[in-house]
This record gives sequence, structure tokens and C-alpha cells, in this order.
Amino acid sequence: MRIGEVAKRAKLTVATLRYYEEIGLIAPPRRVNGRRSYNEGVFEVLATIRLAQRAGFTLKEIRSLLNTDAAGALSARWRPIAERKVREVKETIREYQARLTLLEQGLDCACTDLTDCVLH
Amino acid sequence: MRIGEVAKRAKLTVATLRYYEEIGLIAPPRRVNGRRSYNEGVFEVLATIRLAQRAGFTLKEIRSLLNTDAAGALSARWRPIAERKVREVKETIREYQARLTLLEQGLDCACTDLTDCVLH
DNA sequence: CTACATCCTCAAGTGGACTTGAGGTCAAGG
DNA sequence: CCTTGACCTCAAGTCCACTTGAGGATGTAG
Repeated sequence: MRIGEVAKRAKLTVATLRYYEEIGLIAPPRRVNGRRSYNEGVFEVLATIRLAQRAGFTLKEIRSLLNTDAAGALSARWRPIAERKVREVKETIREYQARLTLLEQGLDCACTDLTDCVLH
Repeated sequence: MRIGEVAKRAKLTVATLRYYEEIGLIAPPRRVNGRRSYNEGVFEVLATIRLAQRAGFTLKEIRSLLNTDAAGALSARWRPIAERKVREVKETIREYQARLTLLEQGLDCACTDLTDCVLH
């Protein structure tokens, strides 16, 4: 399969696919003419990348997760990272909830000058 | 007041203060020798910036809020931006909660290969 | 007088995930 | 034969909020 079709089916741009290759997430073989040749398996990997991204992993972390060879090594590597992520995400949610509170208070505030706002 | 003292009292770096000036958030007058001269009012403005940042505004948005001159113009400008922010923040919180769910399910999952994970 | 802190400007670097642009190759259809 | 579209590489640009670095000026204490 050529890059254009992969891009269309995976709903990514060809530039993104080449970028993923550049940073070591995928490694499609090349034809004699130098063009990339993908097989069906790539969609599985791309889905995994998307899943991991939605879970908050960076592409760098995802690469290290994908490149885990030994069985069991994955969960050994994944667990501490995921546990840290859970803490980070919880913290982020707290921050955003504080943000929401501030915004809603601000909307209730009748100040005409920000530096005069009751929130100070 | 010189920039160093402002930085110390506001707990910012001098570089940040100069940066805020560069992007139009503050505009301290200069002495004859070219050095910046701040007055007490700057702390009020810096506190406002910090408050607005915590509420999720970008520095660009904060600039447009700070540079509101006419009374009443502030709330006229602030309200729609803040309402949009509220929606964005709520959406972000939803995303992060989904992220948390994914992570926690992942921690419960015994897969040894990410592309094999039950989450797929 | 000299050392040192503090200040100044301007330019470039950081991170993350891409996107955009320039310049070139290759295969198929009309 | 020529155009068109898909492909290639490499370099640089984007956003945001700063930070870092180079290179130089100024003010003050000892």
C-alpha cells in the first residue's frame, strides 16, 4: 500500500505518516524506487498510537512502548509511566476545575476594570 | 523601582517582565539612562495577569483585556471570551476524564503487547 | 580604580506535534 | 510527448510562554 492510501484510511496526512517514521514510530519498507510500502498491520499500530495519545502519552513515550520487544517488558515499562500519568491527569483536572470556578465567578462579577475585580 | 526588585516581589524573572513588555502587557517608563522604572501599580497589573492566566486566558487575550479603555467595554469584551472559555474548559475536563478512564483501564489490563490490548 | 551586580538589546533556543515549502523524481493516461 | 498526480528529501516554520546567550553599558561599594 502506498502512503496516500494509508493516510486516507487512517485519516492522517502523508506528512504526519512520514513524521511518525522520522521519529521511529513506524518503519515501512521501501520499494526499489524508494517509495514506502505499507501493509495492513500499520493500521493496528496507528490505532495504538492514537489510543495512547488519547491516554495522554507523548509520542516519545509511545515509541518506547511500541519498541518493547520482550513479553512482559511492556507492562513493566508501561505501569510506572501510566501511574505517573494518572497522577498528572488528576492534577490537571483539578487545575481545570479551579479555572472553571474562576471563570464562573468572573462572569458573575460586575467589575468594569480587571484590576478592580473582586476576584483579586 | 528597578526591574530586579519588581521581579523579586512579583516572583517572576526579569526576563519575563521584559517579555511582558515586549508583547504589550506592561509599559514602564524609562529613566534617562534607558533603564525601566516601575511604580507600585505594576503589581496590580501583574496580579491581574496571573489571575487571568489561571482562568485560562492566553497572554494575547489578556493584552486585549488589559488595554480596554472605556468603562463597560471590559465586561462587553470579557463576557463572550469568558463564556467560550467556560465551554472549552468543560470540554477539556471531559477529555481528561476520558484519559483517566483509559489509563485506569490500561492499568487493569494484562496485555503484553500494546497492539493486542483489550482497549482496542 | 576596579570589581561586581545590575541593567540593556537583539537573536535564537525550548518542547511537542506537526505543517509547509522548495525542488526534484516517477509512472500512467490521453 | 506531455501533463498530472503521487511520491521523495531536507529544511524551516507554527504556536505559546518563556528562557538562554552573546555582547555591552552603567552604577555602586570597597
